Amino acid sequence: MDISTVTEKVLRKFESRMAMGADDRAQIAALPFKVRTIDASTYMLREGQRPTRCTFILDGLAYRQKLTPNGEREIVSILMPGEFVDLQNLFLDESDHDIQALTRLTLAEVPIAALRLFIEACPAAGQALWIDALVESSIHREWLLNVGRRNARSRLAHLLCEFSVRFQKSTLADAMAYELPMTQEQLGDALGLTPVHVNRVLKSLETDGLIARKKRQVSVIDWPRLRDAAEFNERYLHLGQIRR
Amino acid sequence: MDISTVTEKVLRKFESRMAMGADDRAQIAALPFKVRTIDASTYMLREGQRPTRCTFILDGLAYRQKLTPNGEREIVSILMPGEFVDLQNLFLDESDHDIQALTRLTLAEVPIAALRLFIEACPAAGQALWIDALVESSIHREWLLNVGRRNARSRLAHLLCEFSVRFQKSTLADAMAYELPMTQEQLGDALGLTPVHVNRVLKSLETDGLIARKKRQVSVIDWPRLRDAAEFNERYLHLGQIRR
DNA sequence: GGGCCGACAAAACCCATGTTATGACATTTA
DNA sequence: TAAATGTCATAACATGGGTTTTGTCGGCCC
Repeated sequence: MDISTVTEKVLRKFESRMAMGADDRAQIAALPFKVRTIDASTYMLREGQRPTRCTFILDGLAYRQKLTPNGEREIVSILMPGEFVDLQNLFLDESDHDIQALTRLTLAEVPIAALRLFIEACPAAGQALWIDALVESSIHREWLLNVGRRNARSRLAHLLCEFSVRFQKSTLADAMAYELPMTQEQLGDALGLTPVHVNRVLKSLETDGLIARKKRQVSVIDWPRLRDAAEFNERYLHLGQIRR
Repeated sequence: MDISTVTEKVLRKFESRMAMGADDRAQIAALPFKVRTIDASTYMLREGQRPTRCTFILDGLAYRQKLTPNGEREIVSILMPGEFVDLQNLFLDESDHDIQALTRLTLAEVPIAALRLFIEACPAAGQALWIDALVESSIHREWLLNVGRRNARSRLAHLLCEFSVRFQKSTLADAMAYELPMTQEQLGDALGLTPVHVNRVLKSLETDGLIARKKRQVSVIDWPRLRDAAEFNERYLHLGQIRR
């Protein structure tokens, strides 16, 4: 992927949150991004580490996870193309979680120092990043509600709805039939369930005609019923959030 | 509470995250805070609303909650004195959750527009707020791990450990014996448990000698064992996080 | 081709936590 | 003072989801 494509994708990211002036655009183009590809399940960052670069996802999926001392895992975020994965590390010294590639991943990396200078010189871009950080926090809150108060069926349905909407926004893919590159174990770890139970619930959603599956391809068959089962309301994604 | 006390508390907040220059201090003193007191369980903000003011807690506790359509509640944050409660609303147009007073509350309010101008004029303060927002996100992640992957006993122990540490930081109170002004129902809603089960677990923590209770006063009797039961590691609170 | 491995599937069993109910206090309100 | 209300406590019972196990299938390596 050449550098002008990278610039364009990053620019589109910022413009989705804030109108950018000509000067802002020039500064974005001047950011020293380096493109890199990594394999699925590579660690991008580990808890306790102090990172030096900030990463933007060009292609593929990643996730944040936290581990308990005895090795249980909770996946706390899924990260999609067009997102910065470590705004945390812009201002926090030490990572409080791991970041791992879910699929093969194409990344654009920029030194943290450069990004910090950039947002100081370019407040509109700074605000765009603020918005992104706040939206991720909002997603965390919705996931807390999901894991804390919904049963397994609603939880899983909710995750599928969220993926549908976010995939659509992120890659402009067909929202009603998408490749879900997560194992049932990973789904369980994102939902606070065991893989065995994820299997049961997936099957039940399928026999009830809400979704269809072929390998890991998930298709939404009956969006209204899936949305109802999930109690899904996309407000928490703040999709229309753009400042002028 | 007079205005110089307010300024001092707000200043202390910022200085806990970033060194402030003389100019920064002057600008903080010039912020048009208005002090207000509200009763316990008053709503400060409701989901879907568009707020116009930003609120700083001078005294008392508040919480963020989300509701499912059929009325189940998850408490997703506890807010303590010395914290800004709605950084979200600095850059997001529409609230994705409710904020409610847990106790009687003394607040200092400032118009959002004023705060936005302030952080533009005063980047050090802006960074301090960034740090706060990122730390709250980190707490959300730890709560996700807690609710998703720990059993009821660890979960509750974890919450008690977190309160102990945060109370200590926020009000300089004795961390080992604090007033916990939450009902068992509220505790359950923060942990994804029913009040009946919270009662069972509290009792068991007490009979095992980890904590003592007198009314809602909680005392930590055996911090090492409570911490172990909770798998508590304060890294996620980023307590030492201060930039220069 | 054969062996290995990861993911999915499904059955049997069980327990941590939910549900429902009821009583005892303490606090507030009339 | 009485009534109403909120909170805590505790018991009996129910169940959603966990645990364990065993099997199948497809992909990959030698």
